[in-house]
Amino acid sequence: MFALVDGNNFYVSCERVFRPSLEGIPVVVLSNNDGCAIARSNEAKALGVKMAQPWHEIRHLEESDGLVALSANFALYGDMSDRMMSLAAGLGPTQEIYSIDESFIGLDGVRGDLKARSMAMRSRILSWIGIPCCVGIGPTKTLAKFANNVAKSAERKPGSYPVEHAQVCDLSKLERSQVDELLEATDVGDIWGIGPRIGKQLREGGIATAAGLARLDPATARARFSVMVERTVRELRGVACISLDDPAEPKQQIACTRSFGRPVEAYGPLVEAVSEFASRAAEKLRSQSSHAGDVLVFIRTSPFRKDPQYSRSIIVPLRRPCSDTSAIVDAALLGLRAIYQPGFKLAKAGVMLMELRPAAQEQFELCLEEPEAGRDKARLMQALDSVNDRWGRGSIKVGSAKIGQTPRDWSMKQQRRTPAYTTEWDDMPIARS
DNA sequence: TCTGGGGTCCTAGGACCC
DNA sequence: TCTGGGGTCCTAGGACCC
Repeated sequence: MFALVDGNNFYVSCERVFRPSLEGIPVVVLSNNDGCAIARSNEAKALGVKMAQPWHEIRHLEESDGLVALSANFALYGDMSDRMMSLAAGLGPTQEIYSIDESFIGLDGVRGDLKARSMAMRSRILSWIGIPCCVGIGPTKTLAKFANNVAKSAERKPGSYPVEHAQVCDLSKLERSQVDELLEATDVGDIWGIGPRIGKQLREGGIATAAGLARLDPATARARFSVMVERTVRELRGVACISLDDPAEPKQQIACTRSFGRPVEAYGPLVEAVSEFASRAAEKLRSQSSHAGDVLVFIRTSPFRKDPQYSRSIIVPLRRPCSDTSAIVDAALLGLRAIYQPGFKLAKAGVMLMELRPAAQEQFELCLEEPEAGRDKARLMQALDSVNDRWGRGSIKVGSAKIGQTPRDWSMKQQRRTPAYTTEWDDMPIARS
């Protein structure tokens, strides 16, 4: 049996803890550069604000309906999340933190009334931390997600589901026919794993509800869609196919990407941005004690504009897998140099680290080969991280001579460059568009 | 004018092997 | 005219999640 604990309108709820005056009024939290709404209070949802809706499309609600928009404060949300997760963990023996506001709890071996226990945990999170949350309980992760959706809807939209499921919905207590009724009342697209594409295809095929999906023959689901959909069908029928993830599992990719506040054309600001992204990514890499093998850099124009479009990415292999900021920044800038073309209004750039592996292996090899260099690098990076941890992100950065150069220098270099420039380095990056 | 920032997994098809 | 039948690995792209 699984429980899914999910903070309601999480970012908005975090803000309300520190600004209780926001209670009861429509609030949205905006993404980076205040681009679009990434969290909405119930009142904002009632106004019709959609997830990830651009701010310029909804800003008129500020005047007409008193909508309040806040810039995101991710450091705060991360901290609130940690506290919420540690309380949620008390519900059962195992926990998988699934996102900043959700965790699955394994309930195997938990005795007593699951619903009462969940209610108690819920009110503890509310009174100790100030975050309202909902709990769904079911025999599979997909059904626990579904139950959580029922719990939230029953509370927020009276009439959508029986009111006794509000806040905590425990499917383990229900007859199969009662579960079927709930599934019947649920759009197929609200099921975990069914996105817009497959949802549309299912509806075209006459399957509009979650109950319809549960009735689909698993073999047909696999043949017509994929093993993912087949797995979802089985999970809806109560057969657990997805287990709780090991919490210690390190990430397989680490990304740092941003949209720019305004279009960027010149090379200089790009160098600064990409250096920053690469440094941040390297920090994240070290925090999970991994090394990266490849660095991917991309730049692109805005697909929403009519301007000439440009989108390129490149993978630069590191000579030796590492987590060293200067090596990763250098690789990222090398890649940027290869894909940059003047004359485009770039809207976004990013750095991704790939081919991640545990750090221990390479460190050992490096220490054998170059004991001094290996130790010095590791110490330098440790110092960097601890200073930034204490004094705030970006307090110390790794310098790069290239950052100091003016855009003019760079445009001259661009002009001088011949098509054969890619042969300048031995680790030739692999380009793709 | 203004459109997020992360992640995961699966699949089809090509290259290559014997 | 007729042109094998497997297998593996890699990559790009698609679909999904919050």
